[in-house]
Amino acid sequence: MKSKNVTLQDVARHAGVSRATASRIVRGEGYASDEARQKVLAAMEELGYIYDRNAANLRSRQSGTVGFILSDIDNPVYGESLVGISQKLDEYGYTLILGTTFNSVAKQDAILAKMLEYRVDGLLMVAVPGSDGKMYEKFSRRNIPIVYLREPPNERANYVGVDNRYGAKMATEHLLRLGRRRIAYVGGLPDLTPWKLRRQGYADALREHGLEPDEQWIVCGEATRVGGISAFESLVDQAGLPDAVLCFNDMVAFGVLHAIREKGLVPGKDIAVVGFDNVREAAISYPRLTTVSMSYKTTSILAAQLLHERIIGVDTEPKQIILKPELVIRESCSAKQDNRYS
Amino acid sequence: MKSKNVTLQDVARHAGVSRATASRIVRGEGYASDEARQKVLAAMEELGYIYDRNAANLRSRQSGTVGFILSDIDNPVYGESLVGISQKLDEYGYTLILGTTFNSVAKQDAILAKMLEYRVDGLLMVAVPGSDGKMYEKFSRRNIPIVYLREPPNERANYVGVDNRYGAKMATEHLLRLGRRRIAYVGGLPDLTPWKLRRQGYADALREHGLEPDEQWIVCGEATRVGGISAFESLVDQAGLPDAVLCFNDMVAFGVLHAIREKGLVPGKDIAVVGFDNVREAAISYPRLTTVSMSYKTTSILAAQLLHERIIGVDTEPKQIILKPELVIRESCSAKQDNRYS
DNA sequence: CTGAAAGCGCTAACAA
DNA sequence: TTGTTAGCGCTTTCAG
Repeated sequence: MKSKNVTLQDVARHAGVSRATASRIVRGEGYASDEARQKVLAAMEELGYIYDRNAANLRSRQSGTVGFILSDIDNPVYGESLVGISQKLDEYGYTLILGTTFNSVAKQDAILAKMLEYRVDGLLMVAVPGSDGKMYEKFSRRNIPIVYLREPPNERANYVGVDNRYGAKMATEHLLRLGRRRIAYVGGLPDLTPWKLRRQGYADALREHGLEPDEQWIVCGEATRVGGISAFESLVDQAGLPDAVLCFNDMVAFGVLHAIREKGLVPGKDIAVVGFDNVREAAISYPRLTTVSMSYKTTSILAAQLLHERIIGVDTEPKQIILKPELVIRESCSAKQDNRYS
Repeated sequence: MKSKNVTLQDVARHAGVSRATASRIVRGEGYASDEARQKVLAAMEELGYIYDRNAANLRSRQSGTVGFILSDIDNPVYGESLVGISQKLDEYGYTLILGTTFNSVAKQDAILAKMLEYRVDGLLMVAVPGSDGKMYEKFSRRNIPIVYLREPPNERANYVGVDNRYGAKMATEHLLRLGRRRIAYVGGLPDLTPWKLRRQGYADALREHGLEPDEQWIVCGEATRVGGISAFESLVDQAGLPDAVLCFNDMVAFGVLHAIREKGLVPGKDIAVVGFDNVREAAISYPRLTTVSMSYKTTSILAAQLLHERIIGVDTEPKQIILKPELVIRESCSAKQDNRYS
């Protein structure tokens, strides 16, 4: 004894108006007399009417949805992005459809296909590197804007990110200012664009201080805590003890902090450590981590704004927004003591 | 010069079959000869056909979507839940629509309404307390199952959670076993069900060891780091120094750790501290935090499974799944030294 | 195994 | 300001 679904037709009939009128009132668009509005609203309430977006979307050829595709929800950084995006999108009235690629290109393609099927109005994405770009093309062919939150797959793309080179330079300068000279760059895989950019910033700072970057002081590895530990160990093996370490990111930095302690040294004092990302843990680690702060919440809000603009068609030129990061100074870096290392 | 949208009709015509046949093939359901399948698949490819879910959903009266509503995406705990849910839902073939209430009942109601409009097949939610329940009723009236990830609003609800009482009891027992006797319960607001349950577990353990829980040793406060700091301070003011603290959650524990250090004491040694949740930071804090681990990823996976079962109608009886948490032992609790406190 | 016909519930034109 | 008429693109009968 299932009651039949209440449609706009029913509401209209109940209110004594036409479907078109009821439709306008439901959406709050177009003209309608106060009288009609009252009656329709009352009828909706009385019948327990629920608007059907599928039908509306089908007819109006727009969905009011935005897809957000991320590669790895496990990284706290993306959780942060989600906050900003969720908030901003809600403000604009979009509904968020989420997809996680778990860093697989195949899965990403499947999700992109699904987003297309749902006729999303736009897409926000942390793209997995290595896609052949065919799916992206399908979006551009249909004029569905995409805003990337990680290195975009091609030049003509909307992108919101952070100035990695500048951030690394700033961090390195901080280390130099503290009197550190044997500065290593540790962790991260060298084929990632951010790795390269940070490396450049690192080199820039050294050169400006008359130091020549030395390959010996650069050790790559997984951008994780354990990656940081082993990278630091091979660094020490191959080049001896540094007096400062610029880490690819905070996770690596936590590993380095640990590895330094293992060697019986005091992180922050004997060896200064700086991270990248300012994840939540950075404020709680011991010592609390000095790090380059990117505010993923800010970037994601800007990304949502940019996407909205492209969706409503304010402008169609690809736009890149590159934010300047800040250095958050905490206890993992102190001035060099003129002790046995001097 | 915009090319017209390619519809299933076009594909069918191109393949020389009827729409119905093309439809069956596209969905991979029902009978179809290999020959027809080949032709349709080829036509789809050639014309660049994209399935329209809005149209399909409208007609078939099902959406293939699941809504996930959370209160506060900023809490790392929910990020973790998202991982599990995203993964599991993807496995079942659902699409995830996300909504964030930012702890506002009004916003939650708005999101619930939207989910209804999208005709979600089911809902996973971290409910904001204080809703009047009208919206929930609309779901049950339409047989749209809801699985709660936090205390459900009523008894007859699907719920996946953790045994808070057991967890707190276990943690307290650990403290007792280490020789601690002046054990405080700190942080969290007493109107939350988890707070009450944990408090019960705390009392259970004390009683079993012949100790009577003393109200003096119970101090409430915001479940945050700063909340932890001030709660600890008022505890010391009102009852003197404890030799152990059971914290409402990890965030509170980090604050307590800090406050202990401020007093010139050594957390873990002078005062043992145990948290609740096992957030990521707990593995990195100093000292690393002993804590009750809930694996929100596991609960969320179970929640997704349960929801799927209710959607496909395996069973309709409300089901509660209460998981036993584990105690993760790290450095923030050590055996009581028989020193000046003895 | 396939096709014809009839809508799903809504909105967009247009005319009134 | 309102109503009429035609679909949006798909799936679902049900008959072949």
